[in-house]
Amino acid sequence: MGKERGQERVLNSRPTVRLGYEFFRRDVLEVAPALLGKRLVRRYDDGRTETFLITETEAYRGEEDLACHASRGKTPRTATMYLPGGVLYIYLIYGMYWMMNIVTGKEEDPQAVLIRGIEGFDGPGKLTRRLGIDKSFNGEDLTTSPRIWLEDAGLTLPYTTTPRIGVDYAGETWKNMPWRYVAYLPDNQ
DNA sequence: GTAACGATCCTC
DNA sequence: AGGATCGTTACA
Repeated sequence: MGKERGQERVLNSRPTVRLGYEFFRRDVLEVAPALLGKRLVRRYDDGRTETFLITETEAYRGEEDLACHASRGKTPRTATMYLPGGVLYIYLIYGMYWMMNIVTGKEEDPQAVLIRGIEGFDGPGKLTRRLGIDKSFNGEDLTTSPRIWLEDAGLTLPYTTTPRIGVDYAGETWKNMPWRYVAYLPDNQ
């Protein structure tokens, strides 16, 4: 059994260490930048597997954060954000686009990281369409799911921060928080 | 029940 | 600059 796993590792010529709960159950302001350069793995029903490096993230932090959906408390939609870190929070925006977020922190502390960009697919709505992510992934556990997970790629990418996109409604304080993280990628992508 | 509103994207 | 498009939320 251990032998088989070792052989698979050689064939894939890359390590296959899935990120566990300890990675996700930290403050969102630690996890959001740490996600840059991590490998997002998507395994489809037909067995095909694709991987992409995460290139852009955005942090949403608790009920006090007026840009965070949880600022209006726990509702049927936001309940997922109150789960312990390590699951996906998926919601529909503008009636057309699924947003993929990774829940972080401890149970009952609503935090999440919006995945805004992966290699070759900038834009949170475009990448979920590319990956076939929809409502059925809401609450999906990244540490056990057979169809989506994260791996450490052994990379630490440099990055810059900016205010978050599209949250002008949140008021001066919260709309200006520099909680968007954009990685600088090597030239040859 | 009813209405207003998006953590977006594409086309004009 | 404006429209697509519909689930979620707040309020009557």
